[in-house]
Amino acid sequence: MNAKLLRGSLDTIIIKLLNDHGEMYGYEITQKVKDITGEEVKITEGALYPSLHKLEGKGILSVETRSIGNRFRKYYSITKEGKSELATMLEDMKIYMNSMELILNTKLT
Amino acid sequence: MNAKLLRGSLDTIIIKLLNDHGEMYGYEITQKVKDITGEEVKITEGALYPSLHKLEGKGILSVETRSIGNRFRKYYSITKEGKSELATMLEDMKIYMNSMELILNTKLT
DNA sequence: TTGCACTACCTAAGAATCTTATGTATGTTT
DNA sequence: AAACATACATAAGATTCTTAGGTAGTGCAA
Repeated sequence: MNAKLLRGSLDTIIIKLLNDHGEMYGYEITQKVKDITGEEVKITEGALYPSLHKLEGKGILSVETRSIGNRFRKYYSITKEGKSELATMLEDMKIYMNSMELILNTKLT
Repeated sequence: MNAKLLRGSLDTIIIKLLNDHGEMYGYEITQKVKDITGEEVKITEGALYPSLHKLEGKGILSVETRSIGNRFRKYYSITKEGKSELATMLEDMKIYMNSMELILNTKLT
């Protein structure tokens, strides 16, 4: 996926997935995004984990660490505050998409 | 406009406008984008001018300075190389948009 | 049984691309 | 005359990626 374009929308992707699918752990998010987009979007871990930590720090996500046999996973969920953030983010994304359509589909004026 | 989301698509916007409208100068580009998007997208000059210089440096744009009365303007045009770059950029944008639609419109799985 | 791929977490250095602030200068309107 | 618009530009700082590395458990094939 074009890294330049992804820039800025990772938070929206994370929050939307957690909103729709309930709690998820980081690695699961990377796989889900790959699945949904048919390999077009691949979230790198170097981008994902710092984002998750940031969103948790802001109170947009909450986290719960669970033991799975001998290893552990950190399950993230969207908070109430996160839900209202998501609404704003989706609105912004809609405006952005519409604007890009306008610019990229307009012919000579 | 949401600055985060714009991040990465400014070059595409510039090149697409120059492709469609022929030569334009920087300030004109900012106004055109405002017009097309109904004020939703406002390109800041701090972002625009460095981008124009970068694209010119890469040979994607060519520039011609003209005197307009007592002042000057720098008119930018897309080069042949720029045209092929644009094709790639539009393709990438299409993939990005499709992917975002998939992620943001998918419900519970 | 060893080594490779996958799962699962993490961080740090560096690159890229914005915002905000500032500067210069001319043109136009009130 | 002052304010706003046109028109160029740069610099410091913030943000958000990539790339590259690290740790460690799991499962399978040579």
